[in-house]
Amino acid sequence: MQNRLLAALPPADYGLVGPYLTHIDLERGRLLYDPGDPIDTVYFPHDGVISLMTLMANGAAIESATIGREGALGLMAAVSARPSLSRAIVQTPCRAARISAAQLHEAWEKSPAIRQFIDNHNEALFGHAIQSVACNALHSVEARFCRWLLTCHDRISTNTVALTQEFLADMLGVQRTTVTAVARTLQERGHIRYRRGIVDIIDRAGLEAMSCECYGVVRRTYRRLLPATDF
Amino acid sequence: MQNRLLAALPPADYGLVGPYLTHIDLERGRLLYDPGDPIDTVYFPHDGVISLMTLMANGAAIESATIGREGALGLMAAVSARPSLSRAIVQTPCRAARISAAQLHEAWEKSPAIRQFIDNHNEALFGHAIQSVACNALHSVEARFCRWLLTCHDRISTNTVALTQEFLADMLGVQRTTVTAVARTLQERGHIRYRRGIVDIIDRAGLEAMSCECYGVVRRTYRRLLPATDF
DNA sequence: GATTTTGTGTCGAGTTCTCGACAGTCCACG
DNA sequence: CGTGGACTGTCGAGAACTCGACACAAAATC
Repeated sequence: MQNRLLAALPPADYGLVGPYLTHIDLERGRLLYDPGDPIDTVYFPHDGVISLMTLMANGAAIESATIGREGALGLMAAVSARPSLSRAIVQTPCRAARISAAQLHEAWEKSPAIRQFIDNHNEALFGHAIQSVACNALHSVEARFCRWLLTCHDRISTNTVALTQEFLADMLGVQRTTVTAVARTLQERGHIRYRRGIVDIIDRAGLEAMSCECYGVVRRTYRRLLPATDF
Repeated sequence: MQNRLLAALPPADYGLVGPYLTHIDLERGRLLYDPGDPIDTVYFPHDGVISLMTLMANGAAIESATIGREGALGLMAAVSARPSLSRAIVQTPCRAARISAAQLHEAWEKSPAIRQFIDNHNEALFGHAIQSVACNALHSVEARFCRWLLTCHDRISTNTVALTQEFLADMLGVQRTTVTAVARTLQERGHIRYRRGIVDIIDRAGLEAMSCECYGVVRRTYRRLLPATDF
């Protein structure tokens, strides 16, 4: 069990959800939710990254939060049924456990420990979002690019991220040409290496130095609220 | 009782909180919470606007969500005690009801209706935040300025907002000179009139036309999740 | 192996916003 | 009533990013 939320559950509480969990492999690009879709399934990633994206009328979709093994997708629906507010899309291939929202809701009713971690997770996700509000208003594309890479790197087990610049441009809400320019300077400085659809993270410390404070702020929020977080 | 959340409570549920509510007048600029402060009091505004602001290390503080009579400040703390993630500051003079977080937590334990509206409110606030993430990344200062005025106007009873351009520049995370330029074009077009520390809203429809879709998206989210919302 | 599709490199004009500076103006307070 | 402090107007250089265009290269498909 690598999902940190599930791993941290006391055995008695885990017993309320464990029997209903099924495992699934999620391929890159898979669409899990769109705005308005009923949240009927909750996903607990073991590795990999799922992105929450806010959709605009013109089709632009930009990332508002990130979910990995420290959390889960759709947890709000464990409290009460509701439609999704955002698009959820698989960023890097994911192994995950899933459970129906209805089943998880039953466990939520029975277990204070489960209520507690769901509440804490929602708070952490909110913290992530409000930090991104400020970040997008104040910080350069370069700093946000670095922040994004680090956030992703924390949640995967390799130093290689498979994504195109075009896709990353969408996530950050900027032009593709801007991403190309930033990627090149990062490569020239030896922090990353990239080729068609692949980014290798070479120098994490370098990226941290160039990223904005938001990376650290969000990480500390997760650590405080979800102590099992292992990054 | 003008706060929409409180007004919509069935009498039996209101009975759990009503006796513990005290009324307070909040003056403009009053600081209610800073990041890390324990949330010991929950505020239910009857009118006026309270802003949630994300603080950065360099002192910049930019708005991540807005609270008025449709909602409440500190509601997350009714579920379980926690520190504030953001700064909460009184934007326009407010009359409000307040209750201790501990007392509200007791009502939360007893009343499903209260749990429900708190949950819905937290979801709406999250929706507000993720929309702002996208808005700050994608939309012009002009559109965000209009969105901000409309959001504020919904929550006050007059057409006059007391705020300086300097302050608004902080809220939007831009330079004061940029705000001055935008304010002037809006005034030239006859949508607002302003003078030292005062903005009069003259033509709401004009502002709506110049604002981004985010205004409407957030408003619809509130209406859907908190049916008593009256704007 | 040839062809199509998809991703990247680059260029340049144009816009938006920053950042610092300074002058002018209103208001509160002594 | 006068002064100091806070708010607004304006300017200009420069940085960051947009937007469209096109050439090239790698991968996928046939």
